[in-house]
Amino acid sequence: MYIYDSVQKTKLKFEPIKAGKATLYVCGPTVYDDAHLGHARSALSFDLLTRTLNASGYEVTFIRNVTDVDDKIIAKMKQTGKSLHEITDFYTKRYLEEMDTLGVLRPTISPKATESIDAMEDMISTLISKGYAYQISNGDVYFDISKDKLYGSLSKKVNDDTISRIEHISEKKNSKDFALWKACDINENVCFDTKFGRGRPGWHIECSAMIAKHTQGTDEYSIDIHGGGADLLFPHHENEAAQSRCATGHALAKYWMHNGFVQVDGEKMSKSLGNSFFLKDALKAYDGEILRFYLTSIHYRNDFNFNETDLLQSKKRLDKLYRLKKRLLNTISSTVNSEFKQTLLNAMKDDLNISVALSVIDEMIAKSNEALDSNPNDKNLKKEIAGNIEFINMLLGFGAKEPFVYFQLGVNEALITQIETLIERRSEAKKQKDFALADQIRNQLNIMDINIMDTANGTVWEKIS
RNA sequence: GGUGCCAUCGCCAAGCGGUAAGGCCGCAGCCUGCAAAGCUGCUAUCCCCGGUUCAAAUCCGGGUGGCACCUCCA
Repeated sequence: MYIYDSVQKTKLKFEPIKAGKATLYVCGPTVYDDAHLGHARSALSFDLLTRTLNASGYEVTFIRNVTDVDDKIIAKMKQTGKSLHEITDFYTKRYLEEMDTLGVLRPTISPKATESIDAMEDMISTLISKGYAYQISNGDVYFDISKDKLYGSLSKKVNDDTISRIEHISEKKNSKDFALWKACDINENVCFDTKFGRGRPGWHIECSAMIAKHTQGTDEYSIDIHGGGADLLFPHHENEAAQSRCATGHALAKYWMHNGFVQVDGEKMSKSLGNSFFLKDALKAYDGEILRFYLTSIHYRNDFNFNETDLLQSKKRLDKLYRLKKRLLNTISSTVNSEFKQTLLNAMKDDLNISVALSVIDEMIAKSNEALDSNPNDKNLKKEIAGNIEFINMLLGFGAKEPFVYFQLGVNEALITQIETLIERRSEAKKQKDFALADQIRNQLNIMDINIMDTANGTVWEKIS
């Protein structure tokens, strides 16, 4: 397994800190609003990583946190009059359901910030006692970046204070010092009691604390891989790394991975621009598997330009897999072809090279179709192809549906009856050699976005696009 | 102002110093009553200019054009 490390900026051989095991921590959502396409892409990127590590024989521990206490949630409370848990429970549930729809495997552990206060308290206390953190007069606790010689080693953003837009608080020792703990304001009821006062966590501390709480680690590293969106490298991951390093005396993660951004129709999607594309809206328009296929079809580190044209183009590629599967009806799968399995897995083991992986699949599809053309009744052949498709599903998370279900997505019962009636009438016409009528009916179906194909087993149909 | 990333066929997209994968679209053929689907074949020298090398899309330098981070963000 090779992984591109976004700190060293090079591809590295993955050598786990503990033989045979892989521990992965990914920054999860702050649950104050619906998930957008960027959340989906991040989750999908690391889903592919988890599946690839699993298929490569590693025992994977995958941790993804839920940030359920935060300024944005507090803002939402004020705005809606709802309680913290009403908001966070609602969006957490929704997030998980949407990720399920995309075929994202659930994490091994998904800790919540509000349930990890004890671990944060421990870590902050340690940082204070070791002299890495200090408390100011209003009760806030800050991390002192000048005490950490390695601060900036992740993002290489140390000496730049020319246009620092970080809020300036006069009592902070350095402008880049960041809040570990925010003292309770009078009006806020989202506070927790700790040794250093009543308050709530700063943004970065939860990840470090959760990792400390849920993982064993070694003398050198806490976990193998830490992942998240490209925007998190600075300041979030830089700060996490600093806290953990100073509190534990060793590095937080051996490898850092960051997925690229999603743009919509060529424009940056962001909270401030107000053009976020919510996953729930995308899922209304497109099936979860089709979205998954599209969003994973481009390498995770590249920027992704989401648009409908490309989505429909990518769907055609998935169609081919299902057309092959359609030829295997009632076939019980046997084992995957070992050469195919190795080639496909090797592509993914090369820093998740999905493009090569998809080309391996395309080649398998073409060869299988060719073989089936000459030996349509070869049971063993069919079993092996079915096994191949099953392996694809396990590794990449698509191809699990029944092909007839897949090709009839978005067609209701009434329409199905209508389509089948038309196809019957056309078959009659064909029997009578009334090709003019048969072609007319086919045209009618085409206008309804229905494609038909005459096969040895009768006429079958597909919904187009 | 600082720090990075990217630029490959009409479109999407691999490539990681050894002579351009794959998909979509298009064209031709096989198959078909005709189609559709499937199969076969065809279609690029890699933004520009220098340099290193026996050899560069791949490395270095300089341009040009996109984008991101430095502020909540995946």
